[in-house]
Amino acid sequence: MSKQELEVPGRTEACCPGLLAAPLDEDQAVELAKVFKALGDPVRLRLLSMIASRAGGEVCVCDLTPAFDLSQPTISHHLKLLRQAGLIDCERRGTWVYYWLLPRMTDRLAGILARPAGQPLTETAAGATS
Amino acid sequence: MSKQELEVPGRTEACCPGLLAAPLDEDQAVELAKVFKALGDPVRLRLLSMIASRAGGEVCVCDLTPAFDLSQPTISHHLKLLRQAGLIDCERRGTWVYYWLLPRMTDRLAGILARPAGQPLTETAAGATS
DNA sequence: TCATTGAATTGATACCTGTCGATGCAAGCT
DNA sequence: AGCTTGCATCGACAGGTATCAATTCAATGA
Repeated sequence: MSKQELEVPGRTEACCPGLLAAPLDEDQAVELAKVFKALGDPVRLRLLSMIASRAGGEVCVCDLTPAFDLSQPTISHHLKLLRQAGLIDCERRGTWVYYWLLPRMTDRLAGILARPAGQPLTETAAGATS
Repeated sequence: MSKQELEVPGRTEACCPGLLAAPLDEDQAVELAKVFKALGDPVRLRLLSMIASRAGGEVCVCDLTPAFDLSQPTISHHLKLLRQAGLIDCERRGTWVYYWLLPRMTDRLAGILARPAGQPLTETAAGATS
């Protein structure tokens, strides 16, 4: 089950001086948007957070599902989207399925959003008003 | 126009040990999801990237619109969503409207996605198999 | 005052997405 | 084998979203 036959946003290495340094081209934008879209839901954010902050590094689905007021198929659906985004992976062990974080992807996003060192934007129009 | 009468995900300071350190509570998740959702579209990612990477710190809408095969109202709509997410702000100067990045929000996201220092996840099940 | 230009808003429409109940499938147990 | 439990998939449906043409609004200029 940890084999992802679905789309994986790969190309993790080749990437990018960061969103904030140079304009993204179309393909990069499409690929990145898939990952951010996966993070664009409160349930998925909480799922990811529960998985990532887990001491042992992995969580059983049976521990995730009861934490929400949602049906089991809905949770399963959200986990699938996180998996397709390359943010988590899973494995079946006996009756249970365990999920864990793929820190490579969160690292990549953090890097993309980080400011390229000294960039003294002052949070207002950058001095062109005068 | 730089007054945002719309929802701003505020509470920028108080926040968070990061997604990966402790489970997010419902409210934090809802708030964060709005921002990530705004990033979950290729057009908006490219817009943000074009704005953020601009030398002078700001871009005229008239420079953004022709860069896409989309109508002017559509670009305007995407810019509005980025603004509501707290990622950019704008100001009208004469006939034109200029947009710039609010680095506070991207900084915050980068911090939230960053790994809390030494967390030796090995990108596979964290050693619970033995 | 009226026309022009840049940008936002409105209304309509096709598509995508989150959710559920029902079902299917895999693994363990009797 | 047959039953039970845990999780994924399917089909359906309501609400959300991206897009456009048409319109409106703001600022400038004739």
